[in-house]
Amino acid sequence: MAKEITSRADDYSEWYIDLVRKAGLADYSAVKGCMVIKPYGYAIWENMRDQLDKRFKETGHVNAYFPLFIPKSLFEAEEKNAEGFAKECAVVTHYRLKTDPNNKGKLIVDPEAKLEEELIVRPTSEAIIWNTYKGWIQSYRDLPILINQWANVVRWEMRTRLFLRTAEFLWQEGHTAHATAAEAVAETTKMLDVYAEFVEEWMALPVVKGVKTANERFAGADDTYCIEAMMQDGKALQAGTSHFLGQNFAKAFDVKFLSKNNELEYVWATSWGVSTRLMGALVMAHSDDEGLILPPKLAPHQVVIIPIPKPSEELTAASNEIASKLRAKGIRVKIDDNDHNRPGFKFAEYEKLGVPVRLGIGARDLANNSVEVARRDTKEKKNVPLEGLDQYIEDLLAEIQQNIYNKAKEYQQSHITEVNSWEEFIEVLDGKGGFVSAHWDGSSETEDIIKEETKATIRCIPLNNKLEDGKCIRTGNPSKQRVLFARAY
RNA sequence: CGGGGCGUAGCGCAGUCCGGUUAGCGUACCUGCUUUGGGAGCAGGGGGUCCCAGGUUCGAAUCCUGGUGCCCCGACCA
Repeated sequence: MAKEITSRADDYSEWYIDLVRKAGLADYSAVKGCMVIKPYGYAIWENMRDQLDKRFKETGHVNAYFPLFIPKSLFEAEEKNAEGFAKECAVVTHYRLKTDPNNKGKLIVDPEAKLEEELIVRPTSEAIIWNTYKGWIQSYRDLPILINQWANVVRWEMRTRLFLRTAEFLWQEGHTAHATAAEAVAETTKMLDVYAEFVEEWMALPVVKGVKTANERFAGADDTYCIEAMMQDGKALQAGTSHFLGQNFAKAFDVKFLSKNNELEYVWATSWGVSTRLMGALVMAHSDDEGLILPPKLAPHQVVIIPIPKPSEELTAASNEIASKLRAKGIRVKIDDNDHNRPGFKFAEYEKLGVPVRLGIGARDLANNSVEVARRDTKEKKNVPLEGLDQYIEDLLAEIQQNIYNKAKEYQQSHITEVNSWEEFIEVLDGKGGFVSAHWDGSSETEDIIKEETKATIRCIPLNNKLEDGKCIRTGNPSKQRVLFARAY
């Protein structure tokens, strides 16, 4: 049978698209730039969402929901934010259609149903939320406000890629209000840590925590913190951001509170978000030419049981027994008792879907009181006794999770390269790729030049970066520390 | 917004240059038989507004004109 997935070596970009589509994660839709997230992909997203949501609740946040539409006058209130997003906003101008009098059966926009004020489809919700917070905050006793919302947003991108950049995407956005700058900054970094922990522990994806330069900062933020991940092709992917918004939105929306000292002060703000883009990161970080490799913690099915050569009463009974023992340990198990496809087909199929562990059970195994255990990450197969199988699988899942992480970590570590000359800089960027750690003189102009010449951007200034005198890689001007450059998604 | 590609069965495609039986192939699907520890084989079968509109012609998937949709690359961008 013809190979259905393009290999990474042949075309990394095609490989990614093939995986997303053929593993049933998502598909193109009739709407340009928008995708359909299919059940299998959505199941993974739900696992991410549930875990993140749990962590948000544990850190004192509550969920709420704000409108999809933002009146233009509100949207433009925070100037920098508005400017930053202006070029990619979908705008609602009318509220009614009518039958085309010249073409029965077709609809046209009713010119008489023009809105007094246009509505912006949210590209992010700071505006509508801070307009709302204004009414909720009078005194320091009303603070902090720690709210998150799960929502869709729209950014009219010129060029889109499944999960990585789509016109509409799902995300969560936390929006918090605080009495002091210090408290807001603490919130910003706390949530960055929540993201980093989640991505590392659940997605098995190592990240670098850092701060964005002025060029890469969120429009309307004083500081943008981020976690940067590295994909298998050596390109960087921003996996999450957490913004210290200062008093910018409080000032724009006139949100003040009366402090303990009976003084009127502007509120301090943060916002933070991760999106379905994480799905793209998950795929690109771990998978291979045979299909997805999912970390067990996020896999919709952690174990699949396949009767060999085909389902029978006896094999189904044995499978059910194994499954119930595994389920008792909280393991997500699927029994594939479809009697149409043969085992070989199923093996390939579940490898494509990235199911971490496959159990093959046939007459031979029953006779030996064992099963064949195959792990997706290493393709290793071995026979394991039924006795104690549940514990074995539980341990194996943990081991796989760790192994996937280790592999990604090793790749990341070996692809952070310190360079000290412009020639080296170019050589590493064009050669092995990954993060290039280099001195930079701190100016936006230099950053722009480097981007122009190499397409590499400063991904971040790592947190707790060690200070070290040096010379800017491009200009030779003095520099106090190295920053991480990379070509990015 | 520039450059390119594609639109023909559920999916993937050939056929289009050079108009002509009943539009074809792979796969998937249905039926039967055989098979069954890594993507089964054989036989039979069902499935099509050939993206849309108009034009040329005895005759259009194919030629002409206009439209439209999606994808890829680039610019742009969390």
